[in-house]
Amino acid sequence: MAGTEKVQKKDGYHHGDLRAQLVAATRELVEAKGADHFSVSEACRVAGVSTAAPYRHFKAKEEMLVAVAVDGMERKYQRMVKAVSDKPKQSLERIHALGQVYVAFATEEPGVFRLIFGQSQDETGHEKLMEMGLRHYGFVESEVAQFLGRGEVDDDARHKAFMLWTFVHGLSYLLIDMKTAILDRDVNVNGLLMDIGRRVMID
Amino acid sequence: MAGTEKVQKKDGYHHGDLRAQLVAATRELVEAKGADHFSVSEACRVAGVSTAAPYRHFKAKEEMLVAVAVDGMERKYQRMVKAVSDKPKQSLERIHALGQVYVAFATEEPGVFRLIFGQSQDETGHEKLMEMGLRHYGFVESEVAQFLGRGEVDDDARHKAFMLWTFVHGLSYLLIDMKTAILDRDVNVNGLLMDIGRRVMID
DNA sequence: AACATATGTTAGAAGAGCTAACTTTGACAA
DNA sequence: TTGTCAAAGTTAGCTCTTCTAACATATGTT
Repeated sequence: MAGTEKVQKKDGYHHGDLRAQLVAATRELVEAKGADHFSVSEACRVAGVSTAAPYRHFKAKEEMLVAVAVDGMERKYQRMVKAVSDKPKQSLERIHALGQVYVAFATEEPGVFRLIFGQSQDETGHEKLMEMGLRHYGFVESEVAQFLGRGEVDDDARHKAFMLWTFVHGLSYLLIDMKTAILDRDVNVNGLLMDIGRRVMID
Repeated sequence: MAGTEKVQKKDGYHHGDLRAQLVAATRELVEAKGADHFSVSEACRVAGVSTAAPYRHFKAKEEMLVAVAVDGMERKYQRMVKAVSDKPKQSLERIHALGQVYVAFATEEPGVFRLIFGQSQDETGHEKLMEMGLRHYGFVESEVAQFLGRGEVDDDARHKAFMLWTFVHGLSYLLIDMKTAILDRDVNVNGLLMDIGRRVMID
């Protein structure tokens, strides 16, 4: 994945692909040092352009971060859809796979994960992010309803889906926030996911 | 609580209580605009001192934020201890009360809550924070063990305590991150806490 | 009263975000 | 082929930020 992309930097005055490369650089830097500590200047250094260049593509620093968040969310979503695709319908496996992807994404890309959910502090729009989030979650709700054998997403399905979300979200944050403290106790993430899936889905 | 404190600003050259006032100002600003967007300069303006003054009390900006986090964690801990104190031993009520305080703190002070758990990105020590966190969590573990009627904290108690933590942590984050999106569906936080408490604690 | 120490101040260096004005380049029409 | 325009770079510079160094003033001890 990373490393494969063309990092052709710059051949002439024009870049050809600056926006994409800035997003990539931003993601790498966010992952390396956290979203705070990220600076536009550094991304510019990485991409090999002047510090004014990004402003042809993004209104402000924050928009670069949102771009990374949106991209991450989309990748996460695709991964969840794919994870479910080869599992038998109405199986707990399916639900379990969703949780696995959620947590895996968080631990593999903690910086991006934090970005996706942390952007709501400033109320500045982020409509695209919100809309994607709802679509994302709607998918989970319908998976839960399907598992329960319901034709549509009813209140019970919503309730259970929300519990599951709550759980995997919390597990994700704990794993990345309390990294060292938790690694000591080596939590069995998969076992935990199974256990919770059962407790939530079966009354 | 807030508003009661003496904000005597400054009477002479020396301040008398600058450190505490800077921490208070930092907390207010973090709560108002989020930990990113917090600037030392602004805290100085609020406290009515020069921008160099904080560096007599804190090594760097981040230390001010850590101070707020430590303070918040302590308050949260005290609140949890107190919440449990008047509930009958071995009752689910006790467990429930712990979850309530956890979530209430997060929604009442989202900025501080994020700070407490978000500081682990930079590995710079924060040993005090970590140590407090462990003490904090140890308390929950022992409450769970007590509820289960165990003399000591065994693996099962640890497992259940961790599930509970995961859940309230996730719920807290969702409530503050997805504020608007979730308020629409008006989640019944207390009902949810009860439900989860039951599902986790009773096999 | 004298002095050391703690805790303030001012001035300024280094670097960030962002804008304005200028430059280069590629695309497309004449 | 050439002329013109818009897109996408650059440089210079403003303002704000963090943090340091050198200086100033209170405070408490002897």
